[in-house]
Amino acid sequence: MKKQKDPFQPVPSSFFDKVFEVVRQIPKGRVSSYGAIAETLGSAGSSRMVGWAMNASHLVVPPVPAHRVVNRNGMLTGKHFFGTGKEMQELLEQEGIEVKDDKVVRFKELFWHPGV
DNA sequence: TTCCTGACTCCAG
DNA sequence: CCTGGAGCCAGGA
Repeated sequence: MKKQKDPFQPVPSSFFDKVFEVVRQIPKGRVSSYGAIAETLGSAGSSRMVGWAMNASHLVVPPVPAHRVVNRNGMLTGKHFFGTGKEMQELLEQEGIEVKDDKVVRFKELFWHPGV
């Protein structure tokens, strides 16, 4: 018997859904880091998986605010994946987040820890 | 099944 | 100061 996905089973499709769920909880005007998210998911150290999940974030609904996710330095490592490359920065600035040199200003203050 | 890749992070030089 | 290598886990070919 091959394993079959039951449409009635609300089981999380994959690791990705968990990531999306956490990222969507990031309040507007705040940012988070891949490592913090990975840690919240219980897979601390798999920060790469978080970023990888973000690569597919634009394919899921509701849309995931991936622009609020940066690396532990507050650097916009994934900005290149936002179309032209400065869309991510503009999105952050629209939320009142100041970005300079591809880094979030006052990242430490704007940092939002998942799970709170 | 195996092999490769990746929007990260840490440690060493 | 900056650069390189290793570890990490999940998914696609």
